[in-house]
Amino acid sequence: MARKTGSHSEITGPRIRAAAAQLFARHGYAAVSMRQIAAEVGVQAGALYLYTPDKQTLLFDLMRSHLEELLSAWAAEPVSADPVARLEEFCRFHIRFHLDRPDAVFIAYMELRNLEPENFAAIEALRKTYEDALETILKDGATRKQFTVPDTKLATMAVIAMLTGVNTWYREGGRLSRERIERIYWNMVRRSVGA
Amino acid sequence: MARKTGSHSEITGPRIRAAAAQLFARHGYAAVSMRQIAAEVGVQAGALYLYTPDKQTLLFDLMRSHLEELLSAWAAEPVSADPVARLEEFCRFHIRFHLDRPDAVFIAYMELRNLEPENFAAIEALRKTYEDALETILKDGATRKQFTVPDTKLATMAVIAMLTGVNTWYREGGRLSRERIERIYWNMVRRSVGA
DNA sequence: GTCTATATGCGGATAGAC
DNA sequence: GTCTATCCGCATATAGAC
Repeated sequence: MARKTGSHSEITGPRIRAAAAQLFARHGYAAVSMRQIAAEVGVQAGALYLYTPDKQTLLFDLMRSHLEELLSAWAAEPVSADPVARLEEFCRFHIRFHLDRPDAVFIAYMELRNLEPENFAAIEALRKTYEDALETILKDGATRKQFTVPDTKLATMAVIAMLTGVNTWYREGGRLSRERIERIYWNMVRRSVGA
Repeated sequence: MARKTGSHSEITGPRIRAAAAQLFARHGYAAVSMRQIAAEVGVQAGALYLYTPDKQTLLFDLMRSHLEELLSAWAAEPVSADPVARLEEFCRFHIRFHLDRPDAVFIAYMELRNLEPENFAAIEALRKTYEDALETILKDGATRKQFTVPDTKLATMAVIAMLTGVNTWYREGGRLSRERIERIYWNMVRRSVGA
């Protein structure tokens, strides 16, 4: 298919998103300029506006697609009926998914302040949907007397904070394999909810 | 003691730090201008430079004093010999101290990226000192067979992440009292390390 | 689809008056 | 100790050539 010289719409869009994700994660949204993103991609700043209406939308789209991917990946996981097995699936899935996308996780977590109110509400709704997935597991286990959790909401927040915390210290090729990390964290979570 | 009109050095310094802390926590260091901080205090932007050499030092001083206060407050806590009691002290202290200073905690956590390398190293050293305090407790308990922790470093990071996570959802006057929150979290931590 | 050029405004920081 | 005025650079975003 014939195409004019210098025409790369199918590839430039994703490259802009990738460059923005990397730079936002490394230096923070507010500290990164459109010029820096453009330089990383190898185009001029003005060209970015063919792919995003503004910088804010670029951030929002990164966060939204990350959370939507998170939700659909979790929906695609196998489903155990037993709450203990289900909780193990959640823990291992969460660690695995988050370690694979450190930049996106960092942004979705640190840049909430820089979202305009409407965008913030949309992102928070997606995050809440994910938290609800865990809370449902904990409630189910509590009902069946397999977990001991005096407050499922608190336990949900505690478990997610613990698991997401892996991203703050994990380094590729470090002392521990992912499988070992998953196992250790799963054991801590399991005991913390009294399973 | 006589003093010239418009001279308020003893009060303006702390007010600048307070305004900066609030604004940095709310909008992020990079998104806040010196003019905004000055406006919040009620002075002109140039006057800030009587109290700080530059914006970076203002951020660094906020983070350093927060962590130094954290370390000295922990050093001033009573010391139990039993690792289980000691761990409970740590958990309750951590939650209490952090809930009392949400802005400082947020900044110390989110603005690491915006520190120049030298400043970053200094802050990381302080943070590591605090983490070591917890790790020492866990090692001690593991040695005495009171805890079951396959990896004390991992357990340290997991516990701190879980406890610090309280700051992300706690709101003054919310559903649960601090005492209840402390108790629930302490119980989760206790079980997570097999005590 | 990308570039160059530019409009317009805000950023950190400093000089010198009071 | 604070203010006003200003230097100078970089920010986002747009217009129009190629």
